[in-house]
Amino acid sequence: MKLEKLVGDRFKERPSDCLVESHTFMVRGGYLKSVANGIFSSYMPLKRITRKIEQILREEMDAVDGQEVQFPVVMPASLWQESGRYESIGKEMARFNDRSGSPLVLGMTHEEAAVQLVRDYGQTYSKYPFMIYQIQTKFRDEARPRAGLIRVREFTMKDAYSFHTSQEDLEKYYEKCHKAYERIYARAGLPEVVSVASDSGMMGGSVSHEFMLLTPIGEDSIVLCEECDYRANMEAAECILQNQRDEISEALTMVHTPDIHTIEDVCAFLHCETKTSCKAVVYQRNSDDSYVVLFIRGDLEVNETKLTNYLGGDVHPAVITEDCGLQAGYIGPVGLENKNLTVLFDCSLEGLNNLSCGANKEEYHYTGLDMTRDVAHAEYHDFAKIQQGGICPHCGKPAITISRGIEVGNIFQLGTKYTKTMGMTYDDQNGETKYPIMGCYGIGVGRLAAAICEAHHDEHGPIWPLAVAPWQVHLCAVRADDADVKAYADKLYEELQNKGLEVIYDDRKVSAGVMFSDADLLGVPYRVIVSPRNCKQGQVEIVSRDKAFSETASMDTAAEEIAKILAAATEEARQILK
RNA sequence: CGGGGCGUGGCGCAGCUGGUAGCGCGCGAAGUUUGGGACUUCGAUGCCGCAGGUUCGAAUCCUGUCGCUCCGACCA
Repeated sequence: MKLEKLVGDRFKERPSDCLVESHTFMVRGGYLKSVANGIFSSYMPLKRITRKIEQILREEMDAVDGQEVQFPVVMPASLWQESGRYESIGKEMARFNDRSGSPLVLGMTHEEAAVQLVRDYGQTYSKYPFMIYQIQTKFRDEARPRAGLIRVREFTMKDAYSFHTSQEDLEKYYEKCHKAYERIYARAGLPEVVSVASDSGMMGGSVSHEFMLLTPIGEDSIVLCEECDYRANMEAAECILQNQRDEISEALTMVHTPDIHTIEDVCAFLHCETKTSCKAVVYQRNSDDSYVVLFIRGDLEVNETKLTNYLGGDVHPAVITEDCGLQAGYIGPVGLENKNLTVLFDCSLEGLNNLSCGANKEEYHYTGLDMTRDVAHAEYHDFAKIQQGGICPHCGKPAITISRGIEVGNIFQLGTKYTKTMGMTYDDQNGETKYPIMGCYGIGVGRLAAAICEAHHDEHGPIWPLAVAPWQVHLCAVRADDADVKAYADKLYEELQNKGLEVIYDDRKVSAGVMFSDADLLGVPYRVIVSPRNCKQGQVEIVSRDKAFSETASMDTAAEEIAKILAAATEEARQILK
C-alpha cells in the first residue's frame, strides 16, 4: 500500500473532544471518523487492525472447539419475549417496527439467538458439550458513550456460547476458555490483562470474570490485593472490617444540632471522626418506590450492587418527601419505628458503641449510640464499598488497592437461565428431560484495539504490537525526489511484497519530518528508511517503532534482512506464549 | 435521567458592548528548501448547527430546537 493513496487524513492538532490517547491517536492518525455519538466508521488502518484481532479470536476459539456461526443483527421481539428480556432490558436496546408493524430489536447480545439456533439440535445428551461463536455487530444505546472506541454504541464483538450437561463440565470448559482468553490478550500484545471476579449483573448466573487492562483512564474500579493474588470487581468485593468497640459505653444523649445535615457537618460540630458516626443512606425500590434505609459507618460508602442483590431488585436514591415519615438529615436507628420502611444495617456497625447518629427529630442528633445496647434487633449484612487500604478477603492483610481498568472481555457461567426460559431441553442417559447449562464468553474487538493503543504508545502515536499492526513494515523513501532513492525504494518495496510482507510505502515528496510524524501515527512496528545519506553508504536503516531496535543492512540484502527480523520477532512472540 | 460546557472553512480557534467574517494548521499553484510536522508569494474553501423573534440591519441579543461533549446516575 502506498501511503500517498491511503484514504484518511493525518494531522497535528488534537481534536478538542479527544481526552484519551487512544481516541486522540486514532482520530489524528486517520484510523476512524465519528458518524454520530458513539458510532464510528473505520478507515483502512483500523480495519486492518481489527481484522487481525478477529483472526486471533477465531484461532483461539477454534482451538477450544468453537464453531463459528452467525446470528442476525435484527431479531423479532418475540425471541426476546421468550427469555423475558424484552421487558427487563430498558432503553439500551433499540426497538422498532417493520412495515407490517411487527416489533423488532437490534441485537445487543445474542443469548436468545444462540439458544434459538441450537435448541432443536441439542435434544440428546450425546450432542453435548458444544460451543458456538460469532463475530458480529452489536448495538447498545448506551446512555453515555465516551473516550473514542472505549465505550461506543455500535461495535463488533466476538461472543461465544457453550452448552453443557453438567456443572462440572461447564466449569472445566470455563477454565479452558479462561486460558484461551489469556492467550488472546498475550497474542494481541496485552499480556498484562488480568482477570477479576465480578458481579454478573443483568446476565444472570453466578460465576463470572472480567478481563481488565489496568489504566487510570479505565471506567471500572478494580480491587487488588498487594499481598496475595486476590482481584475483584468493586461490585463483587467483600468488605471486611475489624470493628473496635470502646471499653466504656456512654449514655445515649440527644444533642441540639440546628441546621446541620451532612455527616461531615455533624462530626465537625461534635468534634469527632466520621468513622464514629452511623449514617443513614436512603433508597427507594424502583418497583414500588418503597423506602429502604441503610445504616452504615459514616466514613464508608454503600455498594449499591450489593444492596440490589440483597433486595432482589433495583433501587434509586430516595426522594425524601414531607409525609414519608423520615427526617432528612436527622435519620437514626433509634426510634425509627416506621411501618413501610425496610431498615438494613451494614456489618461496619456491628458491635460499635459511642457513635453519633440522627435522632429522627428535626435539628437533633444522638451521641453515645451503642449498637448492641440500643439497636439490639439489628441484623448485619455486607453493603459497604471496600476501601483503599482495606482488608483483603483472601489473605486478611490490610493491603487492598483500588485501580481503574478497561474491561476488555468477560466470561460467565450462565447456568440454565436461558435454556429454561426458552424451553431448550435434552434427554439424558436415563431418559430424563433436562435443561442444558450454558456459559458465555465475550470480547469487544474495537475496545480491545483501543486498549492496545492505550497501553502501547508514546507521545507521537501508537506502537502497535506486530501481531495486530496494520502493516508490518513502514518503508520511508526520504527524499523521494532523488532518483536513486526512488529507484531503490521502489525496488525494495517490490521485494518486500514478494516475500509476503505487509508494507506501507511512503514515497511522497515531503520533508522527513512529515514522513516520520505520519509513520509515528500509523505505529507500524518496523520502519525501513531509504535516503540519499543511506544510499551513499550502500545501506538502509531498519528501526523499530518502540526504538528498542535499530540496525543497518546492506542495500543488496535488505529485503532478506527485514524478512529475517520479522520472522525472528514472530517466533519470539510464539515462544513467549508458551 | 440530573448537572455543566460548546456548536464559526477539513482541524484548532478568535470575533459575541449588533453594521453581513478572521487567524493558525491543512488544501491548490509557483519557487527556494530537505533526516523530525521548512520558507516565500499567490489562491480556493463559510446558509457562523437549525428554526423563529427583536432590529433599518443579527455570527453577535431573545426564544425554541437539534447535535456534540464533560461530570454524575445507569450498564452485556
